[in-house]
Amino acid sequence: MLSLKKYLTEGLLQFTILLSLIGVRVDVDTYLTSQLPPLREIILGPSSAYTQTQFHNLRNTLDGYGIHPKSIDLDNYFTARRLLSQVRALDRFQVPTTEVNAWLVHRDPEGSVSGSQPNSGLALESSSGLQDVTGPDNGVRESETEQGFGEDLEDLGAVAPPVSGDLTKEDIDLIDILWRQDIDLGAGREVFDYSHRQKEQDVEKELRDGGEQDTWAGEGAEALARNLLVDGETGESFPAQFPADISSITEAVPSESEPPALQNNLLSPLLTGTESPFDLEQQWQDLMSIMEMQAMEVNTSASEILYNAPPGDPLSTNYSLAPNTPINQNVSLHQASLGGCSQDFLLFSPEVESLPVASSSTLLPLAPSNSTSLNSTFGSTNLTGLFFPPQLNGTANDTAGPELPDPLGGLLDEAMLDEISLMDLAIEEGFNPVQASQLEEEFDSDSGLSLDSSHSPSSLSSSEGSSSSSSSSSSSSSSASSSASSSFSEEGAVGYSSDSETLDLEEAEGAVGYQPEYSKFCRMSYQDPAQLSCLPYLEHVGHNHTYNMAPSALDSADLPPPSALKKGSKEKQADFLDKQMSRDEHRARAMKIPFTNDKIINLPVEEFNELLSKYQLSEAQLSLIRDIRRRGKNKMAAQNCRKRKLDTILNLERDVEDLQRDKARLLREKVEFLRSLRQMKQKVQSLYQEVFGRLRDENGRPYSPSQYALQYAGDGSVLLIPRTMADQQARRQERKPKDRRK
DNA sequence: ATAACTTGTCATAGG
DNA sequence: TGCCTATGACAAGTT
Repeated sequence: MLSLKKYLTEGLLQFTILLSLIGVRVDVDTYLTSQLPPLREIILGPSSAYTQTQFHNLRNTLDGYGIHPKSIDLDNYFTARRLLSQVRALDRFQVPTTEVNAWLVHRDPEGSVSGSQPNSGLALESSSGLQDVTGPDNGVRESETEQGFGEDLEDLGAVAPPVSGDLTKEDIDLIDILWRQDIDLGAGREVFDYSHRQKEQDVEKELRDGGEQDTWAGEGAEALARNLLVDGETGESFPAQFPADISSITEAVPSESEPPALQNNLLSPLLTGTESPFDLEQQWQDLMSIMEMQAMEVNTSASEILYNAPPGDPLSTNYSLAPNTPINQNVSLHQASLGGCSQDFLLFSPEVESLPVASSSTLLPLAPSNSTSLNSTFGSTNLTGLFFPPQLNGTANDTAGPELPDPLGGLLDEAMLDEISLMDLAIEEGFNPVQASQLEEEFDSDSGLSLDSSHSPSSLSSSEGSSSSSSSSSSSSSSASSSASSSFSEEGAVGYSSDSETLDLEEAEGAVGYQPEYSKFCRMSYQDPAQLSCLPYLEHVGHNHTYNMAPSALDSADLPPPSALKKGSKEKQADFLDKQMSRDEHRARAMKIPFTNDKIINLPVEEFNELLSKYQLSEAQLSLIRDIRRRGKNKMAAQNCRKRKLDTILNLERDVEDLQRDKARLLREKVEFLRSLRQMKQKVQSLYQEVFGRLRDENGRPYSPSQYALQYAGDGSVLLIPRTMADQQARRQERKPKDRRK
């Protein structure tokens, strides 16, 4: 009894370890109290113990490379080591450690790894996986595995079945014993049932995949939302709230800009769109570029906060309070331009230094070295309007003073709003092609044929419908007829003797699917009567009048009796042909029409009439022949019509995909342009401030930004003019585009 | 049993 | 005018 107990205890320990390795959570606290911290870690550890990698770490440790300083209990250490060596010594119960690693390494979000992967092919991955995890970034790994705790558990469980398949009778008995002892293994008996587990596995994997994607989308959207809604000035987050002067915003940006409220809806497409696997990379790039832009804005906004911190810098504060800096994106944008000043200035400082600084006149002609480029870029514009000139000295009223419209700002505002709306589109269009491609795949896979040679996703040449259809017809006709003829020749050689061949032929026919004119060419060639001559079998059909019998008899000839199988191949062929014959062919045979339906249908009118004149045919026969011809032609016409329709749809689908690709590309380009435009604006602004700040009047005092402004002249020179003049000119320029619109 | 899909056929319009 | 083709609509068969 004692020995049995010892056996059971040790067996229990072994089995527990094994279960833990397999991935079954085992509650051994009651059995292993105060024992084996490492083992306990293996079994119950938060996460890492369930990864084979951690097991290797442990094993390495136990193998003498080092003992954890905290577990200096040698007794426990040797016990654990003994147990582990016992585990390793279990030949028939070899835990495929390589598999465990492979699961960890290959844990791809698609869940494409099946639970029944063979053991053999995974050795390489295992080593790499080990290196991976034993690398310096163990902490990250651990957190990863911690996240995927349950998944790993399940994955390990998925690996287990091959092991459990190797269970010997003793092992199974042990399992039964354990079960009878009502030991809480933390797992149902199903864990030993491979098929059951695999079913669970599949379901859970699907769930998990969906969940992971949702999580990702949620996090991404959350991050985006944070970026979007962080106030650049205060750092507050104010979801779905906008500056109070929102009406002025919409007035200031009336054209194609989206209403600010759209911002709320901005994120929803992200959530839905990312679920689709289509062109994930491209979509991801789009998303990343957009997120990158937003991150930039937030960063620059943050730097702007610092920049604005000194109260003696009314320049920027005034700037940030400009009334037509619309929604928060725009605020951050403007601020960002200020924040980047210092850096940009370094690039431009030589030029600024070289600027002649006049000091004695109110009208100061300046000739910056890059004035031409600036001029060409922005035209003859009022620089004051560009930058809402600062009101220096802190005496100026922040809100007082007429603010001039910001030509670049307007462009930028509009562009930024566009960009926001385009983000929507980018995500959205990342979704539609998914459906399209999925549809395409379905077409390809379900039909089991290459319906259209140009249909394959790889060949994107969107040829014209007619040409593509014709080319596809020719290509598929050749392939179909070749395969069919091969099967026929086979049949001729071996003889038609089994149902399997019938099935083969039917499958071949089904495989041609959308082009039955090819599959059933034995009854009717497709617009090419010459094909008939290539198929002696057809001639045989056409002229073998010994098969003429009543249609009812033909129809009733279903499965031949067993004795019939032993009859000659001719009769079997006849039966097969009867099944394959169309109604019109049956009718023709019944009416003893002396030529094939193919000839009736496909011969040109002249030859057809000639053919009719050769035979003495009754009125009924002639009528039937004309009907057959009409129906046959119409049948082909209908098939062509359907095929054409399908081609049209597919071509349209392809066109839509192409357009969506183009659209996404243009969107990316636009984002790039916006980015460079913003950088240019920053540089111009820094230049403006630098130049303006260096100007001195006749008394050597700086000019007040509230009273003076720099302005471009038409000839490329820059003038210092009183602000009132600048305002008037700005208003004039503001009216011009409105007049044009009228 | 039923829905969805395929295929053949008819009627009709237009070249 | 007759022939041919295209196509919508319908029905029967098939999946």
